[in-house]
Formats: sequence, structure tokens, C-alpha cells
Amino acid sequence: MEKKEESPRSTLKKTLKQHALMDAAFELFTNQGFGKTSISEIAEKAEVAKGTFYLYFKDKYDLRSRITAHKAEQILKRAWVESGITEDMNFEEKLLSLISRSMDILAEDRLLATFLVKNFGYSTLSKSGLLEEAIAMTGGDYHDPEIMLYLILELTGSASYSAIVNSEPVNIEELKPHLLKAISAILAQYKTNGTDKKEEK
Amino acid sequence: MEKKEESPRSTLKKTLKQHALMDAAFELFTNQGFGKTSISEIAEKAEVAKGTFYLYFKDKYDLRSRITAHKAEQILKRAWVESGITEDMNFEEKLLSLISRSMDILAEDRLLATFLVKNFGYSTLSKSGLLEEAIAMTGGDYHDPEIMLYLILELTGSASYSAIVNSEPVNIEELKPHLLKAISAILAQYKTNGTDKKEEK
Amino acid sequence: MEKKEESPRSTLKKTLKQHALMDAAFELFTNQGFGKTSISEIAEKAEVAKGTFYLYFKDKYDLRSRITAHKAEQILKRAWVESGITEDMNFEEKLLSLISRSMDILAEDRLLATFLVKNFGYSTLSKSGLLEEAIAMTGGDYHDPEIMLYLILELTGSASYSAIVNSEPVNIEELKPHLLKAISAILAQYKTNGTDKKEEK
Amino acid sequence: MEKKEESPRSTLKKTLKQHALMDAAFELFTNQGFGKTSISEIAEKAEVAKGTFYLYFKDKYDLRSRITAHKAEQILKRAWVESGITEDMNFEEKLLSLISRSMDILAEDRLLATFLVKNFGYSTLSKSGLLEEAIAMTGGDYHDPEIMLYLILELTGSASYSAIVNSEPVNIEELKPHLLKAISAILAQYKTNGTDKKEEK
DNA sequence: TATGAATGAGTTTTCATTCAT
DNA sequence: AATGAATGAAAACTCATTCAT
Repeated sequence: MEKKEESPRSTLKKTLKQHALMDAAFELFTNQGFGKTSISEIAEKAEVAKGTFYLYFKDKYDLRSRITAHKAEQILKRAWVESGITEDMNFEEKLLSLISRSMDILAEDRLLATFLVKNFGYSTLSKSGLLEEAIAMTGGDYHDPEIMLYLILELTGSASYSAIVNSEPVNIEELKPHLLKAISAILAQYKTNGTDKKEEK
Repeated sequence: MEKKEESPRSTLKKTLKQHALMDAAFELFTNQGFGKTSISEIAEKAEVAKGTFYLYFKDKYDLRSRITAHKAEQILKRAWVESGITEDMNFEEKLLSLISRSMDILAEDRLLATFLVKNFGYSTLSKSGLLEEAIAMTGGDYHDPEIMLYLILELTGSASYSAIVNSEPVNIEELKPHLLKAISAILAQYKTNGTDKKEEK
Repeated sequence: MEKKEESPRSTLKKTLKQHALMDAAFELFTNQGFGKTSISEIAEKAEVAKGTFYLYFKDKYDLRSRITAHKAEQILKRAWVESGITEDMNFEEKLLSLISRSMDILAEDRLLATFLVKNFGYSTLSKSGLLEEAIAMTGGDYHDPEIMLYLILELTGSASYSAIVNSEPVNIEELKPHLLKAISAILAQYKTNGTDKKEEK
Repeated sequence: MEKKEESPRSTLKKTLKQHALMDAAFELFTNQGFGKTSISEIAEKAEVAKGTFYLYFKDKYDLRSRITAHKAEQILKRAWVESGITEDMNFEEKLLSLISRSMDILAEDRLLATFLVKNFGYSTLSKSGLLEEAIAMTGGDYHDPEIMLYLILELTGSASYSAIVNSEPVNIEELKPHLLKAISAILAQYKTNGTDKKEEK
């Protein structure tokens, strides 16, 4: 990150094997489940020797959490960029845009959705610092912002999951307006009767 | 128990071992996880021979799903009885009472909570017929009752989980009023021009 | 055993279960092999409790040898009767008739053929006393009758087996004339230049 | 053996464990029977870890068929070399020499004989291509050479077996002249026109 | 770094046999 | 005689991890 002058090859190469392992593992985890995937299988699919696995990961659990963090980061970055969020939007608008776009992205890739919903919890998020950012963005317009965001997050993740993976009770497209409206209702509950309230017209 | 009304011996004995296995497995699954629990361990804890396991269950997966169904049924029955629901309550009151009581029950037993949240999905519920009952109870006061209940269920289950198991972001006691209010807000969104009827537009 | 006056029912009943077990076992042994057949399976197929097996047989091996003896006896009796052997035939004619008819019987039932070829050896035969009878029948027209019969028996059993079961290299119908001619040739080798030799014309 | 001509290390080592397993299994199979030999035993006798077995063989059945093919090849090669067959011999002489020598080899090693007779069938031979070679060698002097060879083979294998393993009805030494004469008799039956070769019209 | 043969503890699963009813 | 639940020893098979190359 600093010098970056040298070691372009070795770093790249290392990254290559590591990525091959993560990609292979992701596919196997999502297809057959974490418990039924062996390290041998992962190495084989990644076209890497079994021993090489231990050069980059401590064990299967380590691998899984690294994949989870990586995938979640990817999604959020992409959703943020693609959601068309602008500075002049208020928090609710921003949040709904981000959630809406994230759902679209996940809907395109149900394997990814499965994986994240199963492995990405609130604790992962709070550790990442993103939660604090979001709280900061509320700008004091809401009371108990952490609990509020927690409820919204759990609702979104959990409700999206079955819709994406099983299309139950409805598919994700149909669910989206319902979910966004429910989120709005929750937000409304937490709104401090500050700035507005009147211009609801 | 006394004479021999029907066939108490065989049935009871059979049920005994089976239950011993289910109880032992439940405890092990919740304490150390499904993947890290072996059939030998289950049998040992149940004080039953290893081979006996295969007399009652096909494999670990079969055992798990049988436990899940059994526990969920137990909880709901108990919550219904204890929730003090009466005929003259409206749907919202009934639902909030039931959820509130279920949360209390789960809060008392975080192992049970963990287990159910991880293994009890919307599909299990919809298969059980309970969902239809609940929909019938709405009495037409809400539009899209299935989606509405789906959202509420996912929110409740998902949000309760982390609160019970990790006390994150707050413990279940603190979370409860927030959750119930959020549910109310969602219900309000789906209310058909009922009580008020007039100011709709 | 002593009285033998009574117990017609019990004997019959006993025989019933025993036969059910033998029949079930025969079918399973021939279909899936002796090694892959369990006592549970046999009992289940015979519609008899597992424990009942041990009332009639010591173990799987005991059962097998009892079946073998029983089936072989059946075949030979039937072949003898059906072969149209008469007193005025010479040994060669009798032997060829018996073999020919036995092959026909086995050809009709390849499972039986499989079973017998795999389990019926020379030693079983020699123990049964049938061999001595056959030797006696040669009437001194052949030298080394035991070895001669041994060769013929092994050739017949072994060659018939693959023909019946796999139709390899040809089916049993095609093989029969070849086999009978080969047997004749062997017999000729052992003929003592007694009675004839001249009229070979 | 010396430097490193090609890839002696891996190949040799691999071959070593594999051979150790095959040798151990062969001994156990012949001594106690296939069904009564466990993989653990084989591995233990081969002084190899249990898991190593599965590196080289799918299961016990795979192992058995690989051993059978290997042993049969060995015997035939050795018999051919040691039988003193020369170009100027006719087919009968060659065949009898080969069979005679094979019987000697098998007689020296009754375990090997047992194993091969039980597991080496006509189909194995016909798949190996050796049968075609033998047929070609007959040079048209016999009709139906395949059936003829089939009969001879089955007779030889089957008759040798009991003689070698049980010395019943006589031992292999005594049996040999009888068997060879029987084979000659069969060959004679199949000879095409003429003792000699010229008047083939 | 990278490899992959080797390991052996640990797991699942089968099944002959017993025995209380 | 008949049953079949229960047993547990033993078998098959898996797999994370190590280590010599």
C-alpha cells in the first residue's frame, strides 16, 4: 500500500491462488452447504494443491468469514454507487434507495443472497463501522437510531431471503414495495417531531 | 399405566427412547451446533446404544427436522394458552399478545430460541396450516394479509434472535416495545378502511 | 422323534416358517449375493420375525448349506425321473441322458443354476453317496471311474454355468451338443477294452 | 534406479504402497476369504494407514478385481516362458504344454490357485484379448475353436481347483495325466479334416 | 511458495445376536 | 414358538492436517 514499487508479481500470484480458493469455496458453500463442503473439494475446484489452502487460511471457518466480509463489502459498494444517492436527499430517501438497490443486486444472484443472508448478521455489520456511518447520517432526526436501524436491517434481510431464494410467499419484485412501505412506517415511528411534520400534505 | 388399556408398553417404551434421543440431540445441537454433534454423542447422552438411533431416525438431518417441528408446536401452543387471548380482542391485539408472549417464552430459554430461529422458517409455518388460521383471523380488516404476516414474522424472528442470543443491540426486554410498535406500524399500513373509513382520501 | 404319532400341525407349521426362510434366502442369495444379504432382510422377506431365524438355523452359513443340499436333491430327483432312463441303457447312455436333462432343468432357472454352481461342489456330491451309486453303475466298464466322473462333473458344471448365466460364449442350447460330445470323448478314453472295441466300425 | 532417469520417486513410492496393499489383501483373501477380510486388516497387514487404502482403491471389490487381473497375467506370462513352447510345435502341443506348466505353477501355490479359480472367469479372459490370440494360434485346424477352448478352459480350471486345494479326488500330480488326456480327446473331436495337414483339399 | 501422499482419529452405518415379553 | 426392540462390536469411509520434497 505504501511503497508498492516492488513485488507486483508475487502479490498478484498470491492473490490469485487465494482468490481462486475463495471463489471455489463460495460456489461450493452456496451449492452444497458449508457443512458438506470439504477442503479437498475446495482445493480441487480451485485447481490448487490441498496444502496450499493452509498457506492462506487457518481453516474452513476462517475462509468463510473472509468470504462473507468480502462479498458484503462488494454489494454495499456497488449498491451505493448504483443507487443514485445524492447529497440533497434526506435520510429516509437515502436509506430506501440503498435498500432498494441492494435488493435488486441480490435478486440477480440468489446464490450470493443465500450466502449473505445465512452468514451476514448484525454483528458483522456493527463491527464493520458501516452502522456508525449510517447512524451519523440520520442527523438526529430519529430517536433510538440504532434500534431502529437494527429492526429495519433484520426485517430487510430476513424478508428478502425467502422471497429471493424460494419466491415465497411472493417473489422479490412483488415484495419490494411492501417492504419499503413497512420500512417507511417504522421510520415514521422513530421520527423526532423536529424539522417537519407539517408539510405532510 | 395401569392395566393395559390399549398398547401402552410398546408405544411408551418406543416413545421413551425416541424422546431421550430427541432431548439429548436438542441440547447438543443448541450447545455445540448441529455440525459438531455426532450421532455417537447423541446416543451416549441419551443413554442409548448407538444402533438404537437408527431404529428411530434415518440420520442426523431427519432427527433435526423432527425436533424442529416438535419444539415449534410446543411453543405456539403454550404461547396461545398463556397469552390471555380472548374472543373480543381484535386481530392486532391478538397478534401482539401472541408475539409478546412467544418472545417471553423464547427469552427464558435462549437455547430454544437459537435452535428455532436457525431451523424454523416461513415454509415450515406455512406447511403447518397455522398461517391460514392466522389469515382467517384477520377477518378481512387487512389487505394482502399473507405478505403482511410474512413481513411481521420475519421481522419478529430475526430481530428477536440476536437480542436473545447476543443481547445485541439491546436485550430482549428492551427490544420488545420497539418491536411491537414496529409491528403496529406495519399493521396500520395494511389496514383496510375499517374503524375510520371516512378520511380515506 | 419318538412318538411321531401326533404333531402334524406343529410340524407343518414349523416347516412353513423354515421353508419361508429358505425360499426368501434363496432368492436374496441369488439376486444380490450371499455376502450382501443380511439376516434381517431374509426374515423380512419371509415375513417372519428376526428372532425366529435362530429357531431354525444356526447362522447364515448353516442356512446356505441346507438350501444347497435341498435344491441339489430336488434337481437330481427330477432329472432322473424326467430323463427317461431305462434299465437296458448302458452307462454312457444313462449318464448323458441325466446330464442332458439336468442342463435343461437348470437352463429354465438361471437363478437356481447360479446358486448351485457356486455352492455345489464335488465334495458335496461325494458326501451324499450319489457318487458311489454312479460308480457302481459303471459296472467295471471304465478304469479309474472316480477320476473320470470327477472330470466330467467339473466340466459339466463349470461349462454350463457361464453358458446359462451369461450366455457366454454361447447359450446353453448351443453348448449342449458340444458338451455331450466332449463327455463322450472322455468316456471313450476310460473304456476298458472289454465288451467291445471291435464294432467301432 | 540410479540418477533420476524419469520420475522414479513418485511412481515407485506410489507403486510401493499399492503393492503392499495388494499383497496383503491377496494373502488375507486367500486365507480367510474375501467376505471375512476387512479393510482395516488389509491396511494393518500392509503396514499402511487405513486412509491410504482409499487413495488407491475404491473399495474391497475394486481391490479384488485388480488383484485378479494382475495375478492371472503373472501366471500366464510365467507359464508361457517356462513351458518351453517353440515355433514348430502344433497347437495341441502348445496348449498342452501351457496348461501343464500352468498347473505346475498353481500346484506350487495353492493359495494362488484358490484365488484365481474363484475369481478368474471366462469373461475376464475373453476381455484380456488372450483368447483371441489362442484362437488365432489354432490356424484353422479346429472347428468352433472358441467353444472348444471354452470347454477345455472350464474343465482345466474347475478340475484343477479341487485337486490342488483339497487333493480331492486325487492330488494334482495324479490328476494331470488324466486331464491332459481328456483335453486331447476333446481336441480330437474338433479337428478338421485329417490327421495331417496335406489332404486338406 | 507449492505440492499431494500419507496419516489416523473420528464418524457414520450395519448387523448378528440376545432376551424380555 | 414367536416376537422385535435393543445392543454394541466392528465395518466402511471421510477428512483436516502434516510434512518431505
